[in-house]
Amino acid sequence: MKRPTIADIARRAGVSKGAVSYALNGQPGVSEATRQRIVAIAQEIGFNPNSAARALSGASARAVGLTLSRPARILSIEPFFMGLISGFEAELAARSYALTLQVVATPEQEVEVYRRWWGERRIDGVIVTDLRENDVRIPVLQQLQLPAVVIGGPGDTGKIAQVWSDDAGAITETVRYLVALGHRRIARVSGLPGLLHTQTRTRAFNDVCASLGLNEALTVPSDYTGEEGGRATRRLLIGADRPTAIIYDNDVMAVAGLAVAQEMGLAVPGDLSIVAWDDSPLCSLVHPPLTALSRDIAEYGAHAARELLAAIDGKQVSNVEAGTAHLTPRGSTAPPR
Amino acid sequence: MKRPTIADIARRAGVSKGAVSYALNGQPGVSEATRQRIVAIAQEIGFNPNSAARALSGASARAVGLTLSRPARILSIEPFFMGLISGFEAELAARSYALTLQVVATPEQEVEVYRRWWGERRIDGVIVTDLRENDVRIPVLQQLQLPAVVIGGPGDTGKIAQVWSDDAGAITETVRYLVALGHRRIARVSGLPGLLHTQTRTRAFNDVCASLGLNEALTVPSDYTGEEGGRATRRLLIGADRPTAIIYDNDVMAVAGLAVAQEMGLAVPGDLSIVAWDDSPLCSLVHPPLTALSRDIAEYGAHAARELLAAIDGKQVSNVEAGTAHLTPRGSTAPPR
DNA sequence: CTCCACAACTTACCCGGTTCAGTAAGTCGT
DNA sequence: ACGACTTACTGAACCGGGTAAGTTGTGGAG
Repeated sequence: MKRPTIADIARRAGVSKGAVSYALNGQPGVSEATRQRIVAIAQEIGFNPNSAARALSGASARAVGLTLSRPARILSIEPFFMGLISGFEAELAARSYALTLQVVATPEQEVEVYRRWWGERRIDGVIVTDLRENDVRIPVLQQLQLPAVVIGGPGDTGKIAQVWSDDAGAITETVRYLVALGHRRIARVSGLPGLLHTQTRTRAFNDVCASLGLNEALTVPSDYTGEEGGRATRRLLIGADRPTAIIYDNDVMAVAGLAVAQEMGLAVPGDLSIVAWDDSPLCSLVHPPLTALSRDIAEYGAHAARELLAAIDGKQVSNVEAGTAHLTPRGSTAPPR
Repeated sequence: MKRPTIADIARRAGVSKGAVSYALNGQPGVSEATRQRIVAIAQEIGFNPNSAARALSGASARAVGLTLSRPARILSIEPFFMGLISGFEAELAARSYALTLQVVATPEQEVEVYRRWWGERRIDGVIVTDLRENDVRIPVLQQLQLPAVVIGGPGDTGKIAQVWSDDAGAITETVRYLVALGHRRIARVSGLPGLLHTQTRTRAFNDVCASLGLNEALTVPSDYTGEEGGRATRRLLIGADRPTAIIYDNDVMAVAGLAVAQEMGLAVPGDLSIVAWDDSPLCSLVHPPLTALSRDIAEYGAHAARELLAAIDGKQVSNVEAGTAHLTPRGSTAPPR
């Protein structure tokens, strides 16, 4: 089936291609009567402007890119990215931007994808997640002048816009809460230590523990997988001075930690309190339901999308804080026995 | 930064645009020496062909589309789609096709997205998930002659290729296994009853239960969410003749079911055996780990991608079975007390 | 020595929108 | 009644690749 073009509409309306273009784009240069006639014809034959032709003359691809840089086995279970995509995509769809996705294995490969996308003019901008220290992607984005928004700061990204949530504030609140319950030995199982927001959390965790006079603030680095999270938990719980509360950097590790505690015969929350960072349905699904640091990840994604669209429109934007995660107490936290 | 075009390369190499195009596409018409010189220049200045210009002349967008038709709160936790996307995308990236994603709320909206994508020439084909009876999407795809692959059959899709897994075989194996353990009262919490593969499973479940002489084969319809899955479980467990084993149509509902059983003071697997369909890391994460029907979802997605690319290349393809899920026994199944 | 075949290009047009520079007709003020 | 201005268009160039058709230049066969 031949897909209709503006030339087809022009022929049927008895006007030139240019007139059709003006009419359909709401530009001045055609009478209201002609415009309505053209719009009616376009509707009738189911016309959609060829995005390639548009991109070729207009320069905007009306698409943005997102790379996912976790191995498949984490992506499939980690609710964070899907939540992010949902919110992100809702905002894009409303302004009829398409979302292009690619799974990558390394930051180098990710950079290559950005170069190719931008060179091919497939996209108008990208969302960058998992900001690292001295991130190799930042100079490339600056060099390409590719509009971008970075999630996972705050950090040094020059003129590239950032969206982040106040992780330091959230972890401070959590530790204060656990201490108020009577906990003195609090440990933490973190996400990938190379990520900037992991470092922010670790620093804030150490600071608040020191200020509250807790002598040991142990953070065990992990990688967001349930497997590693479980292993880290086991390591924490076999010692003599085992912690009475553990904070996990994501929900998957927290659920794995819960299973390890149960398998070791420890009661949750009686012997061990558990707090999960990011409150997906997963947290309410297990028994006991997990106390979690909730934030609206979809809204976080939507926020990032809005910033990116603003950056694409050439508006100079900079660091935006998207809100603090707040503690949602459930059955997995209680005073220690 | 101005992005380089073939005209830039042509100028630097002292040849015409046409020669550059031939050289870069491996077409005959240029000498080997010239080709190498041109390729070297392209490499040096970081040339990437403008995909819009290519699509405009060549007709292929080198992109495929996927719509996600579940509400955000399910998408974020349901590991199936992310697994599918991972496998799918790996195959596409290898042939440098891009993946375009959109979240939709209804089949009607989904159809609209297909129309737009195809009309705009944004994509060369689509993957369609969640096949239903008399699916409204099928006639539209046929009318548009939009290359497509359907996941979630088998069903009547005319000339549109299908990829499905042998759900009937898998559920038959599972029921036989539970009966061999000694179970006589087996129930099932299903996914959305409108989906064709749910109906396939229900029919096969009824058939095998009848053939094994189990008088009641109760299937409670649900919607893949943990919430609903938990509610369905509670309804099943409050009766006098409560089942001793429950099969869940996805892992999220199975985990929720486990929590409900534990909350009601039932031992798993002592008082209740649980089987999950689709074996994500989630199943090994909880305590006890769940017996699951494993299948390689990423490979399933890769399979679908291969079929779609074949369909785009104009090869006539038809129903392909992508393998049967096999039972992976873990701690959640045992003989009933 | 001529003619032909072929390699190695160049030229020119195509794809389907956008946009700018005309142009013809109508309107208005004086 | 005439120039100034506006309205409603048309025609053509342009974006950046792909490609059919045309143009050289060279070597070899006859």
